[in-house]
Amino acid sequence: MSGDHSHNENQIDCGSRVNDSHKHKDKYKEKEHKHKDHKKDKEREKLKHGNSDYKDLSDKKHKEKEKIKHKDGSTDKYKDKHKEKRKEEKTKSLDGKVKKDKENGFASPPHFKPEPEDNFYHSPKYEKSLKRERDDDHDSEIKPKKIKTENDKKAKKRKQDEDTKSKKTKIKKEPNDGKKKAKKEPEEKWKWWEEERYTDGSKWRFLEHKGPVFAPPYEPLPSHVKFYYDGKPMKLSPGAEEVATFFAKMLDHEYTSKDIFRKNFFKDWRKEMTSEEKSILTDLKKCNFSEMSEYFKAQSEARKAMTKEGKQKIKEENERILQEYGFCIMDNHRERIANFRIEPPGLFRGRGDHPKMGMLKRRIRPEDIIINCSKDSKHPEPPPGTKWKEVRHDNKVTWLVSWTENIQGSIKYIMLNPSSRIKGEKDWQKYETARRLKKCVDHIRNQYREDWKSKEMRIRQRAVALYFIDKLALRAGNEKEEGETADTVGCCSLRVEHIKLYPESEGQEFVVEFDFLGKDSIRYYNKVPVEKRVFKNLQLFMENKEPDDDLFDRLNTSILNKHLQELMDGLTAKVFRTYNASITLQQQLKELTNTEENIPAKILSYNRANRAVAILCNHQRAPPKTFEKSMQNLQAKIDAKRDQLSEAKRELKSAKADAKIRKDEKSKKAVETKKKAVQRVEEQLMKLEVQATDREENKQIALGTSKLNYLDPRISVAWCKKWGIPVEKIYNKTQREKFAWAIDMADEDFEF
DNA sequence: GGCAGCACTTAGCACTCTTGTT
DNA sequence: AACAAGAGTGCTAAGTGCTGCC
Repeated sequence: MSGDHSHNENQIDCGSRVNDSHKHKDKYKEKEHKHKDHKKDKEREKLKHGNSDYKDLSDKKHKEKEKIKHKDGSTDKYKDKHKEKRKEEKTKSLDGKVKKDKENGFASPPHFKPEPEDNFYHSPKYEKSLKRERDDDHDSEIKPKKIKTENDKKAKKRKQDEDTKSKKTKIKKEPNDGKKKAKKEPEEKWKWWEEERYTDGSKWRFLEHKGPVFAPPYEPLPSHVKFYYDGKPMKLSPGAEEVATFFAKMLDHEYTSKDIFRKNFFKDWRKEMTSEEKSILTDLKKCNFSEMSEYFKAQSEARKAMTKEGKQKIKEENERILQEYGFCIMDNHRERIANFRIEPPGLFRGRGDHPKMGMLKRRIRPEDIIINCSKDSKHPEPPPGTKWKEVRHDNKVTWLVSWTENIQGSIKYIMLNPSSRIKGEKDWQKYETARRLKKCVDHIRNQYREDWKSKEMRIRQRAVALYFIDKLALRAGNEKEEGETADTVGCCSLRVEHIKLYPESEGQEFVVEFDFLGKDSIRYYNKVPVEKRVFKNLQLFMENKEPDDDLFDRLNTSILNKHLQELMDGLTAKVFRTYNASITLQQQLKELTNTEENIPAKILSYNRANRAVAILCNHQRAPPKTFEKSMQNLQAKIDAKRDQLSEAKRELKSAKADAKIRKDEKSKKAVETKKKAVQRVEEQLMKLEVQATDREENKQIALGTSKLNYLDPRISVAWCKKWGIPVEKIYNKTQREKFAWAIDMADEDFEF
């Protein structure tokens, strides 16, 4: 595979986040082949070292900065003050507070406010209703509120439709505005994006559904499948047996060997035992679940070996359940529900080093369930002999069903599919917010650079954190309850132990090395040069702190977001991720797409652009278990193809020689044929190599997450339209459903 | 302002289905 | 037809951010 990376530099170097050191690049090129495992990190480094959007600026400013050096020194005062106070006021203190806290970006939507000082308080309700406004008019500069008139018309239209129609009956579509085709097909797609949204904070007017599908009841084991304690068979009570089967089913999984898992499991298991069982079963080590485990393995084998008819039957049954429970009616439309099945009981599998792993996840009963639907709908029936916990009619929320889960005590919901109006609108809105950020991001960047020099510690911390969020696409980093979850962090919750500072490293100045576990306990490792002032600030923040102290002890996400809100209406930390992801895709596509190339090559370029984003956002995956093998197979194919190619070339050569001597039509023709054959084989080889490259580069990188959550689909749709690439090559069926709005509305000149 | 509760988005992994190959 | 690999889907954990209360 080595040698196939000719596109690599292409991919990264011409990206939006240009590396500033050529030496560095070359170094990586070498390394890349040697240490494939670290490739992802390397690529990320290459990609991220600079952000061209403001890189130049920063370099220029660098010199200026020298002049203001003394100001850095001035912060020492703060540091000292800070030092004394740190311990007691950790995190929360706000020196010089009041000043700005009441600020809001309310009056100036898509732009930032310079430094407002007013104490105006705006009603959250009002704000909310503003946010409901559609704001897809990216082309108009800084336009406060939407054109009311037309919206009102449309809103009225919607209302009328609802009034005239009797609640649920018309599932299909609203005959709106008369500009849509008359309805013929029952399954005509509803273009919700051509309608107006609710502006009053409500999410729907009418909602009817059939409630959740419960997990199948426990089926006791056949009597021949035995559980052994201390070598002796023992019949368990149904309750204890069920929990035992959960453990048995996970026996091959490595975490049944983990101490915490076993401890938590055993503790919860004992709660389900009869008092007699409790007294006997005192040591998990003496429990033998292997017969149970074998039994379940055999069952799953049997399921696989089922006849076609049997499988068909199950499929049909699933389809029936889907049709009955998988849809709801929301405001005249039949919409797909995302997760209509209640989570079955089992053992909790947290990610990473989770303190609660192995705990029993309780079975959910109708009595745990809250139903949400409209008053005038046909309410779902609880299973015979049971009751719902509650039936409510709250149209300010989008969920249909909820229950409280017993591990963290958090609420779980049944909600609609991403293809639904309610999810789609929100998604669209998210990208519009990101596009508004695009308009003011330069200002925000300038501002946080200024803030690096602030006299106030909290402002400096805020500014450095924001720089990380912007440059490295870090997550906000909310505080978490200690001991309740795995120890992971985001930007605001970074601790001193998570970064290392190198005044100089590998020929670069002011390098920061990040190494921490982020969401889902995925490791974030990155070594990146930062601007001098950032570096100095970090040194300051770290002074006199223990490794497990907060790096930004005067910052949290709510402070940060409050500040962002002042800079732009609707701006929060996560918008930067969306913005940077989407803008990177757009730039990468511009850079990488080669007009000359054929469709597969263009798609490779797309994947590369997508990958650049995934690297930026640190979207990882475990390398597929079969990775090495499948790579070998592919390599074998490539080798075979190479042989075939040299053979074809040889034939061509001899044909040419032949033609030179004979000079007749026939031999000329033979040359042509051979030429074509060579070409064909070359193409095939190219294709295989491309495939190998693509796959290798993708080893530990997950593209799906960014595609689904961070990349404005209109960018991809526009790209497809521009280059005549079928959108199916980029989005599969589900994705096309989710992004139907984008596919319908984006033309080839769409600009994020 | 600090916290808890709530609603909603984002995330990776395991399993299943589909497709292409032998 | 059997099989393997890859694509697609379902599942549910783990984030973000807002609100309302004290």
